Amino acid sequence: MEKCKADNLLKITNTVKTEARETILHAVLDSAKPMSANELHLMVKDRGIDLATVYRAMKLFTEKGLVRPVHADSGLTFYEKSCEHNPPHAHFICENCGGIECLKPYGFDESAFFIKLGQQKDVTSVELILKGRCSSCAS
Amino acid sequence: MEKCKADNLLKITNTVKTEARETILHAVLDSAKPMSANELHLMVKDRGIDLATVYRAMKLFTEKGLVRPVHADSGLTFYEKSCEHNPPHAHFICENCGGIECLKPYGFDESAFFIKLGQQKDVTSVELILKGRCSSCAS
DNA sequence: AAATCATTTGCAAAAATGTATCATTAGCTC
DNA sequence: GAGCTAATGATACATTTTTGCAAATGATTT
Repeated sequence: MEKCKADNLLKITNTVKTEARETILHAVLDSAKPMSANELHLMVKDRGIDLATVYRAMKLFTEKGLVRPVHADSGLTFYEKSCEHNPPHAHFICENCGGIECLKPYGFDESAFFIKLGQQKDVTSVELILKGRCSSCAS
Repeated sequence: MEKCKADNLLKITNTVKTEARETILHAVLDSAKPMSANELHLMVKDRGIDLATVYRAMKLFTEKGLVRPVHADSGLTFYEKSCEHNPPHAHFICENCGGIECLKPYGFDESAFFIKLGQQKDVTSVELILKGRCSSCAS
């Protein structure tokens, strides 16, 4: 648990620690659902952090394996924490409001499925996205 | 087979038939791999068809179920024909060149998998995208 | 066929998202 | 703390997609 603190993650991934990166990573770690660059920016701009810095941090964190990008239909990219407590999984994106949710395994062994696909030669990542209408928009 | 002609598809989906739509749909049907709006435009612009019209056609055809959009990391959207001869399947996108390939089933029953996911309540479509390095870029 | 009327199209401008540039600042090493 | 490298904010830019609008097209009625 302690290992998943922003401070520590930057250290163990050999990433130069700056105030902006620590703040941004903290925002990602705290969020229960994937966040867009814009949403993250809203959470940190009161500390003088620019949107460009958020994008740069997402790019860096993705390379370091600290976050995973999730690409929505809309062209928007969401980012979620990537760690032992948050392994790859499917996502649900609402066609109506654009909202994103993480899906829990359902029926079959999803985790094994992701691992199996990922083990194919030349495959570096797998994205499984379901679309439809979220519970809020359905009513 | 005859049923998959552009002319017929527009008729059976109750879509107003225009020269532009017929030309664009033809281009999609003829292509073996998913095409971007830009790629499609390159194929039809010598007939005076605008890029905006390609986008409008893709939106319409998607609603009518004639094409399926595939969303790449890059933010680019590709479109492929959607019919009985081309059911949902996984895609591979090269991180290096951005090229896209359709994947054939491998090992497990992919088709059943897509159907199962799609049958969940409120799910209208499923996208499975694998990323890595294509054979051309690997060498 | 000609007239009518909604739909579609081309064109151009604008959104939306993400990237590059560059002067300035912050973080690290000595 | 001086000095160097890397990161940041601000801005401009690039790319993909959408929108507004006048003109053209397609369907329908006469």
